[in-house]
Amino acid sequence: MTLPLGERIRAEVEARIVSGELSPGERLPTEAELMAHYACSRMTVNKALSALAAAGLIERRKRAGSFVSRPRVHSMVLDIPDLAEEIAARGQRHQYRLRKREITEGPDSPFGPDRGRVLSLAGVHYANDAAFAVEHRQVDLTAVPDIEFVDFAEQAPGSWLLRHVPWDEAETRIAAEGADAEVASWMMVAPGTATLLVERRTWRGKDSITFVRQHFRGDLYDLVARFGQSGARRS
Amino acid sequence: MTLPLGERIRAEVEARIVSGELSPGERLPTEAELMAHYACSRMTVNKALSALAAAGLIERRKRAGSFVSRPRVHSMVLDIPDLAEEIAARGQRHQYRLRKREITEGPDSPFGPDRGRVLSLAGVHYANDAAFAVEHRQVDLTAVPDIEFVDFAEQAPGSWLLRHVPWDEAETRIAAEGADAEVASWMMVAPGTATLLVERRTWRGKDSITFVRQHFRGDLYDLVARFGQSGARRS
DNA sequence: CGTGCAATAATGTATAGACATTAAATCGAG
DNA sequence: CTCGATTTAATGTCTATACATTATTGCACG
Repeated sequence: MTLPLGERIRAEVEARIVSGELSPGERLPTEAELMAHYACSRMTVNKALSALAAAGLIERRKRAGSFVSRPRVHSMVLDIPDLAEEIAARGQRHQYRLRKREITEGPDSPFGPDRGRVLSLAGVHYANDAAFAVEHRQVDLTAVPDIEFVDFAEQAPGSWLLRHVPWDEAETRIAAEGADAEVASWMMVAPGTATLLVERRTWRGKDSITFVRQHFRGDLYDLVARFGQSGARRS
Repeated sequence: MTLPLGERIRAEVEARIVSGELSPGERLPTEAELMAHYACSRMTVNKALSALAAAGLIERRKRAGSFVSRPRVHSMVLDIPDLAEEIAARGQRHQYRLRKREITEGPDSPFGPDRGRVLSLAGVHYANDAAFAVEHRQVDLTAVPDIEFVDFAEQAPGSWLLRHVPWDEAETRIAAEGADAEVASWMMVAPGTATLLVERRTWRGKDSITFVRQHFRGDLYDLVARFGQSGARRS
């Protein structure tokens, strides 16, 4: 029950911030003051405050002190898991069907000029036989040569990539878009139906690995993001 | 240039993980080994590994060692800033116009039975005179009594809340939805046009403070989420 | 052949001190 | 009064050490 002193310091300062007792911009006690207050060594205080700083709750400036962070941006953690796993986790049966496969070559590659050959895949994701997402993906074959010989008739390329290619950095764009003719026919909805569009670009070092556009049926799929204080809460 | 030793250890181990040299589930060197390798004290190694653990890249088990984290969830940081600020940051003029205001009372409050009076607001956000978002918001007057007397004819309630009410926890749902009659007429688009729907519920302690539904014009607005390694990178 | 207890190897937390770094504050010369 | 140099108060990093905690391993005993 008695949680470690460092954790306690961190939690108490955090509580004073989120309760509004310390408002944004306000200066909080120096390490020396906290050290006296808790009767502990400076390292302990420092670790607690450093953790709060890493979590973005406070900012620390030498010679000046520590301050409650200013703008309180709504910064949330968005989980975008593997579709196959997510559907399975809901107790539904996931299926992927490939609809198009093409390899292009040339200077007008989406991954930059002269990046070489590019694999383009288009397919549909099903949950219990209902089409709920259409996926267009392009993969840089220079960065991921292995993928050329993988059979995607059944397995989704996202699942394969997630397991075989480590990545560095990713950027996701989320928007709403009316279904175009192709998407509408593959998802069996009327053209113009609202879809949730998720576009993601993934890098490994400087190389862009894959670019994917996923159109989700608006009435069957949504994303949930949470913000519970300082993000990292694992046992 | 010479970054601190602890940072260097952290960065090098991290690099070995994202490069795939250490794959998920694999065990990495013990603190004692790293300590010998870098010729430094254990605290330094410990701090580096603890940071990686806090970032979710590794898991640490006593007696067993440290292991590269398993599932590699696509976990991204999504910034949902204040609309007024965001529009201003793009160099456009932001305006909010209130369209409905109502105070309800009774046991069927959206914030739970017998939470008391609820303020309902509906309005439209404009960027350079173009309507790009419709917002329906409900605020628990028991939790935020001050808001009853604020004039929202021009100022957006979200901006006011962000500045006056600290919050604890929030949950955001993102989906796509066709515009209904009211939304369509307020945004001056055809009914059924794809809109990006952002619903957010905000808590302070156990009290739910506000619930907001924002419909964005799909062609005018999107959200961007980033993932750059371990989240916390602020100077 | 288990089954429980003890040894052990790893991480978790904390201490007291040292020196480095940096930016605010102060002081001095012009 | 202003600018520049100096002081100084705060955080940043690191060390060496100590003890606590815990899950695994292996051994002894029923």
